[in-house]
Amino acid sequence: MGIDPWGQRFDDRILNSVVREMADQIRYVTAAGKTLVLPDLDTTTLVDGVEKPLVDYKGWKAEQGEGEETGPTVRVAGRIMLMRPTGKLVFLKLRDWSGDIQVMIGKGQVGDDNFAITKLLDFGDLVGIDGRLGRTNTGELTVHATKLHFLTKTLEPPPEKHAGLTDPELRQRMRYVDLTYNTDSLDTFYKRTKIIHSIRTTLAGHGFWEVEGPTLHTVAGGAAAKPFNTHHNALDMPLFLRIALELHLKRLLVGGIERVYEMGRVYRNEGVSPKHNPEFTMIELYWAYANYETMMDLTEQIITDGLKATGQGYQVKWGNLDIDFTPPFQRRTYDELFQECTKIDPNDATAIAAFAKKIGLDPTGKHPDVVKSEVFEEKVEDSLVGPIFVIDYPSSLCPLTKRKTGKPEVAERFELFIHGMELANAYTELNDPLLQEDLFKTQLQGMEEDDSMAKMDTDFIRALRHGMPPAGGLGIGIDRLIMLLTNSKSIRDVILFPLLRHET
RNA sequence: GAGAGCGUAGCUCAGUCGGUAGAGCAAAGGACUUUUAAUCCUUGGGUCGAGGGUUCGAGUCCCUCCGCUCUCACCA
Repeated sequence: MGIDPWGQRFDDRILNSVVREMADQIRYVTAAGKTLVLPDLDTTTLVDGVEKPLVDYKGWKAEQGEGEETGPTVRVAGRIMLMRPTGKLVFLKLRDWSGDIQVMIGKGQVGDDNFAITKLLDFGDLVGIDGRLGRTNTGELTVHATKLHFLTKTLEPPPEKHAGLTDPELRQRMRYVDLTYNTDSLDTFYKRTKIIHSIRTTLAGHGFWEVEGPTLHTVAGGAAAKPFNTHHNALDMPLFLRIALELHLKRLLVGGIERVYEMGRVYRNEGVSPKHNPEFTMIELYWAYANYETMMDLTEQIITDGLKATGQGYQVKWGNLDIDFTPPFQRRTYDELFQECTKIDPNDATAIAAFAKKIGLDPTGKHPDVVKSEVFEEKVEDSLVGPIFVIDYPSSLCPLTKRKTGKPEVAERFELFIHGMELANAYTELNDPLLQEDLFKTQLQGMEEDDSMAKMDTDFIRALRHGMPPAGGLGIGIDRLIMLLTNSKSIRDVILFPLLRHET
């Protein structure tokens, strides 16, 4: 017996348990000393490419009757998902990324030498099949093999063939197995690429440029979050992994790239939860001479285009919740919602502080807007079913946002909420360098530096001093958007390789 | 960070009142030319998460630790 401690995938038929990778071929040696040299398959037809032309073969099926094998010649390649050997006849269920198809291998049909290959087959192996399309006695579409090509051996045993791999940790740790054996998982990630492609198409339609900013920052600005620290040896320089894309994209606005975006990874050294992964994908986009109203329209377009790209209508299921994405989404001001949910005058700081105490928050030494914000998060956010744009935030909470004309205490900012989850955040961008510098300097009382977006970035201020056009800016949490559009309950279900502890 | 649940064969899971470690799938040998999670016969496979304790005896009871999942709290 072989050396594999788990599945005994090897036996003496594969001499010395050797699976040798050669330049562009893999060689297996049989017990009879026969060497099977396995060339790469030049072309293959995808399984759905075999199924689709069936429309044209309706007549063919009717005329031929069951058990006939004179359909079109096809070549397919894929992984063995099921295998049912019945003596001199072997049925395989073969899977490629487009679907599953049955293969029938008859000893008489492929010849003794070729049939010997079936003795080497295991679940999970990759094989290529030449054959004719036909139907079995039970009417199942089947490739009746005329030739087998043994392409790749799998050395690890597959998961249980009916239940599959269900342990959430193992599914994330061995995503390659999850993708192979859980078709829902493959489908979710296929939808992810479609949504991301759709976003790029939508923005290209508005003339946006896609750019790449630095991920190593000297100042981790643009958001309120704890950064990962790192260090550049040659320059002996401390660096942070970026927590947002904002400040470099705005520099590009100054430079005259008037519609610009980056979709990329940001890193936040914070907790892990079904809605949080330490690295996640964000898109931030900036549109010169636009404002936050423009950004609301664009947000709706990005989402509805994403729905279309995944073949969905406006009504979407998310777990046992329903989401109605029919645009336009509700637009309500921060103060309106505050008053509605708390029955307190949003301008009465004393009453708000008293209410904060009543619900167990400590307003001591905090700026009134911070207290108001804490009450808002506690009492309002969770009740937002949405999709709803919450607009016009207290400006002291928004150091990067333009103030409303004639109403400096209100910032032109919105956040998009769906079932209590924050999905997007957008501003009419602050382009006043003097005010920006001032806001970077003054930390809000009661806020730790990591909790504040206000971090001095002198080069960014210098950029603003060169003149940034008025602009609308938008950030969307891509992973969360994908959760909503793929009915995934955890961010880990839409990130291929979420952060995991060391394997023990 | 707090609470609840879980951890047994490669995978999916049973394991009663504390009394010899179980099943299905997978693997190995055999039979079978129309199977559908094929079927039938045979065989091998275990640090019961780790450590300690109680007991004549612990997968089972107790303690500590590790890991995972869910819920709640916080960053998006």
